Amino acid sequence: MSRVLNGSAQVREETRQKVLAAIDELNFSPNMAARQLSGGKTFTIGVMTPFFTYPSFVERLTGIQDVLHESAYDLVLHSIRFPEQVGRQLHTLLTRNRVDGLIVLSLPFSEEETRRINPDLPIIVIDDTQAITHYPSITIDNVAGGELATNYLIERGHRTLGFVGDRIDNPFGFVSTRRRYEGFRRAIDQAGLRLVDDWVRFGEHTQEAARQNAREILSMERRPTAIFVSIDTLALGVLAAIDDLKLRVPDDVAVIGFDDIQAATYMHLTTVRQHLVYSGQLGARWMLDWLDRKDLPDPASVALPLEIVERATV
Amino acid sequence: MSRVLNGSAQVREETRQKVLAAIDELNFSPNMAARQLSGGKTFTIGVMTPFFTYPSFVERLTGIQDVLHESAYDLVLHSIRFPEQVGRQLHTLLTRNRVDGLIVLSLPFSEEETRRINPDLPIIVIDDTQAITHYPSITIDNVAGGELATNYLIERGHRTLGFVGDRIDNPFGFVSTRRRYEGFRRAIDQAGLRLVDDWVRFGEHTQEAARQNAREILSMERRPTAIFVSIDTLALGVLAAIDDLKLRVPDDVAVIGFDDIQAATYMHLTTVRQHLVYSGQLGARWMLDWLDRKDLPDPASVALPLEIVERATV
DNA sequence: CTGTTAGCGCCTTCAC
DNA sequence: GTGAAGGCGCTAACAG
Repeated sequence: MSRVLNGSAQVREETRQKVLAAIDELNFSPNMAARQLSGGKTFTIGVMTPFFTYPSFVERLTGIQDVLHESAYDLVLHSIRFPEQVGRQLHTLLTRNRVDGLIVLSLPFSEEETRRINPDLPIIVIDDTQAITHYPSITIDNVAGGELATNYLIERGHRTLGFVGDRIDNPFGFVSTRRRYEGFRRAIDQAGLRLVDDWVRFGEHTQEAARQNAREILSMERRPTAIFVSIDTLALGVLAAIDDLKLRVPDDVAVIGFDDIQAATYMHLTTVRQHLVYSGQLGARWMLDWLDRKDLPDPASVALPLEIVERATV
Repeated sequence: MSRVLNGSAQVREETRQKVLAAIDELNFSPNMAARQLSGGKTFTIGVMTPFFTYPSFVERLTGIQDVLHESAYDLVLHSIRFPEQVGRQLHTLLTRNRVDGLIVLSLPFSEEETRRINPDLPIIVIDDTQAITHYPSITIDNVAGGELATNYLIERGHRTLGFVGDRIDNPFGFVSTRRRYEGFRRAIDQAGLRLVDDWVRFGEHTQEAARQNAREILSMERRPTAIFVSIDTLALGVLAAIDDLKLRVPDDVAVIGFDDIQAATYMHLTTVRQHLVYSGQLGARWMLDWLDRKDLPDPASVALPLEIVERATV
């Protein structure tokens, strides 16, 4: 019976049919728990992600789901609402033997402790917030991305540049804005331009906060001709601010975002594309390979390419 | 050992401590698969939801996660990207004995077939798209909500009303816009107003489509003084359109949305609130009770209250 | 090829 | 109160 279900050993076609018929008749379906017990696998992959209201997490999750959906594995979701939960959740995951593998999204955690608690659990990190040395990771070079965006602005003739982002010292320890801002500064330096502090604002991770910040920047007697917004969601807020002030995009103020979320398309936002959905797909595929071949994916880490998507705001 | 872990039988404190010490020393953690096998439970709850990029699904999911997080149950996600997948996914879920209960979000499915395949699986429906008779469901009265919104507009003196929504004949079989529109028509009738077809538009479920539709409505020689948008996401697009046309909200055009998603707050959108997060929390709590008491929650179905949230767009 | 059997790790029941 | 044994349903290994 086991043999025909799992197609493994050689079974005569005749017997196979007979078994299949019986299965069908009895309306039989295998008990996963038993299969797990004897096989030592749970056919479950855990995903740990921050409270996933932001489009970037949702899109990555979508990618993961895409590929797991085609596989024998289920996706169990562990979304973290408060930073303090990370440790406990991770401990549970590591300890309970309920997942065959774990994908961590954008969340900082201690590699040492993790390995101490459970050195055998396959873990893949997507969008690391810290240097990951012991696990495969899928990243982008945020600093380079910041430079890319800024240089794009500079090449189009902009000399006075503003920056809007979310808080650098956020409780979750996200670092993308920090790094993208670093790229921004670097590009400005290299071009011999001047960094104007008044044109640089960090605020809450909401469109409204970004809108307010942009409004302040653009209401000063001297205002920049272009703004780099470190996250697309916020860029939509900046666009709204420009509208508020009856300015035109991109003639009065150019805007470039970062991430290329779905909404960026509708809003014709020029932005730096990181392939969010793809990052999730890749991570899931790596995990599947790993679980399958019992071996680490190779290469063990990768920085996904970034590219400017030219639309209508620069 | 089992006894101390589950705190069940009476164990002398002394032995208890001894066992605990051993557990700690050996770094022991129970094998869930075995526990499931012998206990006949998976401690897992499945959630089936449409491709969850829309804020409403994400918020409901958040609510579910909130309460499961505090429980012993894991949440396994089955997001459906294409309508055709519903049947197969459901069949798998019903058949594989991998979940103790299932929460279905906004997805139509056959109750008969479901009960035939697995009459014992607890299922709770949140935001039904059809009449649910055999399972507990958490709903809102979309028609009444549409009336509520429209009457609110009428009470504020508006006599010429437009409507923007997403396609009524969408592949997933979502019905909220259809029903809300029905409420809209009903309220207009009751007030003795005239329904102007040119002011009613259905389009893709994107801000951009809504923006375009609103732009067309508002560019006609005679335009309405208020628009009811059946979904907040789309309402944001309508707001953008009004901006495009250099009109003011609410003086030139008033806008009321529906759902009260997070973004509605930032955008000061007046809207009909359905408690999205709460609906998820409630569904999950019902499920937990059901699993716990082996009995259906009571009442078996509920329509959540709706209320106008007055902000700045009417 | 196919029937049989020994675990997988836990919970529960039964003796002591 | 506590040790011992049976069984949950499946897979894998072993005889036929």
